[in-house]
Amino acid sequence: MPVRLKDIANDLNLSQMTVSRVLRGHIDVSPETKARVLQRVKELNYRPNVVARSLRTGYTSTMGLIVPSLRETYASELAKAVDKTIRAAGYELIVCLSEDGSASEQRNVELLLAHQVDALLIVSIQESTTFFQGLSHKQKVPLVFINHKSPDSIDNAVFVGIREVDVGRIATEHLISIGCRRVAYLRGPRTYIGDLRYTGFRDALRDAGLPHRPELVIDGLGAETSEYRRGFDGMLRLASGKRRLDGLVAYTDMMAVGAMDAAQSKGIDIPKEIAVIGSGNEVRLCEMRIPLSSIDTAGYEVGQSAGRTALRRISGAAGSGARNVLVPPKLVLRRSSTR
Amino acid sequence: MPVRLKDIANDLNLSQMTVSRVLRGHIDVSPETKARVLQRVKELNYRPNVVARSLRTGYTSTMGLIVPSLRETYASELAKAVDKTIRAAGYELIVCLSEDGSASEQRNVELLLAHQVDALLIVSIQESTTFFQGLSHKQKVPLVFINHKSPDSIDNAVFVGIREVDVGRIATEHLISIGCRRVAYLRGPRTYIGDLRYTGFRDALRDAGLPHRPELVIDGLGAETSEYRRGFDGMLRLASGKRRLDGLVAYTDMMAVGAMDAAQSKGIDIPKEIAVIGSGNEVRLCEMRIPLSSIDTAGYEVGQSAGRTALRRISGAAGSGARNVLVPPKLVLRRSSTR
DNA sequence: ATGAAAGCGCTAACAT
DNA sequence: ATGTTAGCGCTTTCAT
Repeated sequence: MPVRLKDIANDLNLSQMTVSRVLRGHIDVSPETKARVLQRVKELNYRPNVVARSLRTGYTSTMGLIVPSLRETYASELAKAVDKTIRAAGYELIVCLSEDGSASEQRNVELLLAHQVDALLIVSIQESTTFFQGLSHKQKVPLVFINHKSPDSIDNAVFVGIREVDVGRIATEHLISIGCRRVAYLRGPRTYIGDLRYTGFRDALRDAGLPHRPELVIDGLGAETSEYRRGFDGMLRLASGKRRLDGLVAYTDMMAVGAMDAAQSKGIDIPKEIAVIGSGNEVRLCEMRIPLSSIDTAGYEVGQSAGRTALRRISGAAGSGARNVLVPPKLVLRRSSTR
Repeated sequence: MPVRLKDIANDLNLSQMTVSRVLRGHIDVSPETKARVLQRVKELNYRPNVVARSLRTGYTSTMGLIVPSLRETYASELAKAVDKTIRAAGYELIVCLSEDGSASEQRNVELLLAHQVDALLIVSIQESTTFFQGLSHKQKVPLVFINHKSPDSIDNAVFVGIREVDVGRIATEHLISIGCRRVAYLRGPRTYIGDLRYTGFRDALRDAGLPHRPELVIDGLGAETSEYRRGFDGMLRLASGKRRLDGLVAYTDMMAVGAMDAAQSKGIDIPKEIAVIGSGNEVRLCEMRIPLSSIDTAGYEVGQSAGRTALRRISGAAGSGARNVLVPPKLVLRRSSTR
């Protein structure tokens, strides 16, 4: 039987209200009673029942975060950042995984709403947004979409993400800036994000007045093999035949590592003959063998922004803050692209 | 304003009770009323307020999981497994991170208890267990300690973990079984777990009648460098001088990868001259370059057991099930130890 | 098969 | 500075 407010009040011949006031740091309490209460609280190891509090106040001081997975460094950094940010403001985070696809995501949304979370942050994998539009009818809970643009028609929704186009662009511009003229690209999956980054790659070439050479873009390496393998085989294909290249942008760090291994096996010098850059800045991978330059996709910063945005939405008036927050990716230089 | 039970009841000229009964699948309701209720529930998109329900019933259908971090594959597999397991039984999981050390862990415990979780699962980083002993006085919430033995004095606590000694033992026995006679060991940190695995290594040597050669145990490679670097340098030290070795057990996969790279740089053939095995079975790492044999530390299975144990403790009588569940590690063979 | 009343532990609003 | 009353949305208990 846990200790209740009433127990403390009875013990001290006070009303529940006085005890409640002490616990919430109200001013209107005499120092002596305050001290008495705090002591008894400590003695009995009292913990307020937040369920009861929530029912009464209508606020749970809890937010929900839904992510497809936590396996990737990116996702776990993001979750950590959201957690830290909102916790500093007295909120807690419930993390839900939607690994089993969009049905699982929808169930999690329902669940978190049933739990009366004060805000909902979602790294969505939904193709369509109709599900969320349906929600907004009755619910006024702030919705923060992460890395996946939110439907404009939902007026309590905001979007926080990274400037995906810049991921491809900055990587490519960097290679060009160190003298690369024939930059190859190991393309990722044909997703919304994958396509944006590829656009950035092409934009950078165009802006530098360089031609876009389709033969230097490796695509369709089956997702059935590992990323390492795809990077390895991609580089082999690039290095074979007569398609010369002097720079390589890889969609992920693991693909870049695979590509560098393949280059090494062919006796190609990195960075002298081919400069390489990945994305994700997964430190453990980037610090192996030839240290790998990479585009940091700023998981922590995105999480921080998302957390702050949610806090703002909860407290502030409806229109507080921007509806779209875009965090810039960061270039991290290491040996693989140093000349 | 969210829809309440009362709204549905009023709409249909029923009492709240009837509606409540329908929603909880009670039998004593006529098919017609049931249908009417369900339809209205759907129309209004009603979601039961679990906060109110919890306050009334005393159960939240929620468990808390505290982990130091989710960056490692192991931890995220574990969390996923716990989540899946308990969710199938109608429970939800609140994941808390204790990255900032044991103070942060303790805050999380308080927090989750304040949230009235029905069970608490902890991958603890506490040195001492006095904190938890203090808890058990008033709290009867089931406590499941993961990978860190629980104090016997806490009677609502159970322990679920992996047989750490066997991690070192199985790896070593495997190398011996393929003919290695001079097995080296890249030792991990001097922690509880690190020491248990080292014990397994020595046990295996002893049982096979092989001498324990201290010069083949690499230790004290500063944690200030990356794991890759430590593995790399460790192998260089082993390969230099006259300490011959024909097998290597590494504390982590990343150390093994570093060691294999160092071996390659010295022209040493793996697995022919030196067979290598890691631990953790981090697939992304194990499938790079020379595929790495590894001891799978069964994060998913441990999580599953932990979840099941928690469920059993919640429903069953106090004494249900074993107080200690030990999951065996699994040997995963790949090329690095195939002869 | 359905309903009325009471109460879970807490706090907002209004006394005193 | 402290106390009283009422009620958050639901379910348990006891009617009918």
